[in-house]
Amino acid sequence: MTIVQFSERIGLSTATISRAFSGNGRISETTRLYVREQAALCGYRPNLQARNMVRRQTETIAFFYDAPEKLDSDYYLGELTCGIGDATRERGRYLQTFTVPPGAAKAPSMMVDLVLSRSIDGFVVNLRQPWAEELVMAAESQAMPYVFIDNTRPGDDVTLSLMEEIEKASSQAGAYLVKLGRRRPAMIRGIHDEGKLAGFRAGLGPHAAQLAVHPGGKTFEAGGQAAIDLLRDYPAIDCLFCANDVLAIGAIRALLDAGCHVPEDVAVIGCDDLAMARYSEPPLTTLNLPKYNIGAWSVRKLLALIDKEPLSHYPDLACTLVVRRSA
Amino acid sequence: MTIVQFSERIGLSTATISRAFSGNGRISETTRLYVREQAALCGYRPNLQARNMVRRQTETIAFFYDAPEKLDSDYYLGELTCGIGDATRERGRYLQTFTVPPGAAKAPSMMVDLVLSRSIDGFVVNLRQPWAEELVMAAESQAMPYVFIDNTRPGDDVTLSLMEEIEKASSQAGAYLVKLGRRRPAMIRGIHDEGKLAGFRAGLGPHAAQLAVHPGGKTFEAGGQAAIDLLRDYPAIDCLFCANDVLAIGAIRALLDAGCHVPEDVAVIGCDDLAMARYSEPPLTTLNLPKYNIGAWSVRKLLALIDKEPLSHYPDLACTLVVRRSA
DNA sequence: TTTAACTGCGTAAACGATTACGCACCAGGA
DNA sequence: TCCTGGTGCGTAATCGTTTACGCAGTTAAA
Repeated sequence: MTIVQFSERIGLSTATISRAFSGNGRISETTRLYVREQAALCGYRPNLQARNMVRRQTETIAFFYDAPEKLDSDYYLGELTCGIGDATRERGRYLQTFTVPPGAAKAPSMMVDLVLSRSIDGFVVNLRQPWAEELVMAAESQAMPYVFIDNTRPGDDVTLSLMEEIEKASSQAGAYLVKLGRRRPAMIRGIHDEGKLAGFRAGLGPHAAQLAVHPGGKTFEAGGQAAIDLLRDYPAIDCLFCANDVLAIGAIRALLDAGCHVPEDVAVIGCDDLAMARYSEPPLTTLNLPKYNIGAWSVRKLLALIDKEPLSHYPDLACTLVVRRSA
Repeated sequence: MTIVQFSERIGLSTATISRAFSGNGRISETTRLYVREQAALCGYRPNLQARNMVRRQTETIAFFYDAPEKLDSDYYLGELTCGIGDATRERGRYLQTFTVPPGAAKAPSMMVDLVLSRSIDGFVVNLRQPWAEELVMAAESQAMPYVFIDNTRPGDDVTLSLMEEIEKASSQAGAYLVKLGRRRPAMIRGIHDEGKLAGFRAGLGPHAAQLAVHPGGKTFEAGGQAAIDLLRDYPAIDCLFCANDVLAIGAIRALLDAGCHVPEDVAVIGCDDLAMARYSEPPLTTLNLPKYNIGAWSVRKLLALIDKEPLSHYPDLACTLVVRRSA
């Protein structure tokens, strides 16, 4: 049933019907109610495609992110996408999700088409990576808003950042380990984790000089391997800060297998506070990141840009150290 | 730049340009190449909205699922959505995702609008739940294809089912425990897990008579609570089959806390084979479910329906028992 | 040479909504 | 009575494509 058919059926013009649904233009309350009632009866609904086309907006936003390299390793994303999905739905928008294949240097052209043809009103990108620059150019050319979730640079108009928060929390982690009497610190880094490193160093204070840093990743295996390497190169380490929980749990396993007690011989602190952190053995002391809120606020920030309104509240993104048994 | 502007600029009709991009209609190879080259030069791209509107299709599919009740408990979904995202991208389609709030009885009206206004070409639903029936009706009214991922009913045109596979694997789990000499079996059920129960019973053979069944859910907490209840009501149990890994890991923790050794006192088998199953303590013996493939095949099945083509291969969805240390 | 079939392209009518503009009507003040 | 301003609604143009149809030109067979 199109608007023309429906208009003929109830004897009103298409303009009136359109007005009854869109809320724009002048229409009497009685007619509006009548139209909506009849529409419910006849089963008429405005076609979103047609509406989008003339309005030049789609009520749809997109979320772009790297597909996890190892299938089931990126638990972080689960909670993040929950926040994104909920916030989007709550505000009455639709959500497209699009992943770029692991290791891709350029954004898939479908992604670019999406913004170039204005099939979305804006987008959120998980980390500011090389492939995203192409999207930024496309977005600028269309005057399309976008926001990045990123922890390595300070927050601004287009980036929702936890840099400060993470740095602060990482510093707490360092200070906590020092307070515990640990003097030989090590760290397994992730990819975008300059802030964690800097904060951790700061928290360690003078003991930062002893810090052994090893590159990691996002998989249990990477964590395990890094722990083994560290143990070999720096046998004296007595505590370990990992850039994420998956890394930490992988490391703990490797440590235990190597006959190293956790936390007696080496205390381990993770970052993220995934649900499984409570159920690792020993339960993981870690930095709680507000993953759900990060997702939710990123879309709120985007929608504020789209609707040209200010953010109603300031994002609540505090990160805290939660102490369990691994440190 | 619209098709009209572009057509004037290069001195050809809009029809020709359209044909150069769509591949439909008669056009000489030379002109086609010329048009595309000029388009690249001028930066012209067909507007997807307008194209969708007249074509009555959107190259977009949707994935509908329950948002996890406890935020970070539903790890299963991560890998599933990876499979869905990859398969969608590989076939050149766009993906909308939409969650229904936990516990909702009816589908959000935005969801229904999406299918009623044909903003998508088809959709995949994660489990056949009450709220999905409304979508089915809407889809039927639009002759829109859809597929359910569901383990409780046999596979058919619209449902990708693991029922048989899961039943078989669950039966292996039962048989394996019996072979281990366990005689007092217990099970923590999930929500949609009739098949697991039936299969497990079958595998237990005569010992199924002793089976104690307790309802669970999808959270660590639910698993822990169920284990405590079981231990109280049936102190003699010596093995435990859990409907998913999260439940199992929660149960193991509770068992250990209650002074019960795993697997010596009670052997535990999970289901899903999440990455963390390898890193629980003890590492979890579990049923490996091809989560990624389930996702990928559900969209392949949907696209086959949309494109009215047969499935190229038969889905590979075998479930296997992977033995680690918890049983 | 005539005819038929085919090829390549253009004209114009869709697709299903929104909205600028204009018209008719009514109320209130001069 | 006339004018002004506001209200409610309809007409028709518009958004950016696709595609049915038609026309001119070419080729091949009769």
